[in-house]
Amino acid sequence: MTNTVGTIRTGGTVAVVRGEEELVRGTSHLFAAATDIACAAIDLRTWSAARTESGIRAALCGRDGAEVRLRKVYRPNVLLDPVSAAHLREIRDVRGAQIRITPDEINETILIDRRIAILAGDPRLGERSFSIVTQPEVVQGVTSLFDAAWRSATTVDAYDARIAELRDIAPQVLDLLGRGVKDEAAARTLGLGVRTYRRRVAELMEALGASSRFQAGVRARELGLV
Amino acid sequence: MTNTVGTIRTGGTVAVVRGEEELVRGTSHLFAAATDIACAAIDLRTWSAARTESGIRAALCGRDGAEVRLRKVYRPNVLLDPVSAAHLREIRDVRGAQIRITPDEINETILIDRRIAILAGDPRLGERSFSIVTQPEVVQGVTSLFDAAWRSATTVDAYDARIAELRDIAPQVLDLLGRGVKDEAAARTLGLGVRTYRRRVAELMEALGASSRFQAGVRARELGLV
DNA sequence: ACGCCCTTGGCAGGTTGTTGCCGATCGCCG
DNA sequence: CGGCGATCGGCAACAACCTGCCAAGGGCGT
Repeated sequence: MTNTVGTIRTGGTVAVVRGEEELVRGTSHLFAAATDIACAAIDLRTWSAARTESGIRAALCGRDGAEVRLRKVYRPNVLLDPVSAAHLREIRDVRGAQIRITPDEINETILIDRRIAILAGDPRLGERSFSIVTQPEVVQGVTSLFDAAWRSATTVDAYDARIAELRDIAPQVLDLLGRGVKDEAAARTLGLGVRTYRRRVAELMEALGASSRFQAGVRARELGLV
Repeated sequence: MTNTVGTIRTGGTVAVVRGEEELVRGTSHLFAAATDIACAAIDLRTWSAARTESGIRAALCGRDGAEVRLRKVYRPNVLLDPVSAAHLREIRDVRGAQIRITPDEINETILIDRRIAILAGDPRLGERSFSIVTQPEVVQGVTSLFDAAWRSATTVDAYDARIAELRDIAPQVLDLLGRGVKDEAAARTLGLGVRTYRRRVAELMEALGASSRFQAGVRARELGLV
């Protein structure tokens, strides 16, 4: 990894840090000065460490007032977890953040003032590596990709409305799936038609970004929904 | 729960504790004096707290020498995790514990000298409740059930041999499943026939005690195999 | 070489899951 | 009341998954 970065590096414009605490320590000053932050994330875990850090907290959430433009793109699954959904609403209402939802596979990405990009690598040894990029060409490219994703994403309100009723029965569906109950029996248990039960499962899988039930099981467990 | 226990209780022969630390604190003296311990467990997590506690550690693992009869029944999944498998071999070789594997659904159970039974309840709020039973009739019943499970279980060596080759490719299969790859493509990726790939998946599911792929996904994630 | 045992993978037939389609039903609003 | 939109659930076609069967090979001991 470091090697690859080494070959790409063209004058110290790419830095790599390991682990979230290190990232927070190294970038809090960047957030503190930012007026435009764009952020793509698959869940709310990434910044759990950051959020407890008061310095970056203010920056991430809108420093002192309003002049910070905050855009966040999440995967649908954040709306399945009541706690996450509530947190989303909070940062939207209190901080004025714009929040959208995308069904696309997105990497964890942060853009600061369209001048600095932070990309998350794969989690290794429990800690993820983060690449902090300042090279204009790269940041430009990442920014345009983010903007595209942003445009194609739907607002959280629209999405929230679509899965409002899903959230109610999701726990029961997940429980049945997790116990290996067949669709036939599960539908009867819930007093639904098999077709409707499968509809729920499909919606659930879409929300989890899963293309197979195995994958859905993994994701559900990752999110602590089972 | 407490209510139910209250109605069953017939003179203080059933005690309920919440959480593993409390259990360890309340029962270490029982283990210390035991000469016959039988234990059914689905993984090695339950006694992670206990194992760090020196008092109960000696008791669980054979106190000072040999006069303790130690029987343990596990689910097949312990053999999928190299670390767990190694630990199993260790307590077998060093402590002389008899270890068997059963494909049946078993509840976490501990029997001490055929006079005390400890049954694990369902995990709630992150902590499990444990019922400590001394009433002879109940302990007798639990003991006979355990003995039956013990007899029908296979020795760890026999089982280990059966899934030796499975363990080698399990990580790859789990990875492919976890990425939602279809059987067709997954088989090609591994250079296997579809039939053989599905055989692997079936063995994996059996080892995980799962009857559906969703359930397998959940279990695999629980065990940190994905 | 021969027989033996095991693994492999194609085939076939079954079950389970996935999805589009469409009529039935219900609540809502003009 | 009639229209409208949304959801529901049966049906059907299809895809994916599961499994018994069996022939084809690959070691391995004799």
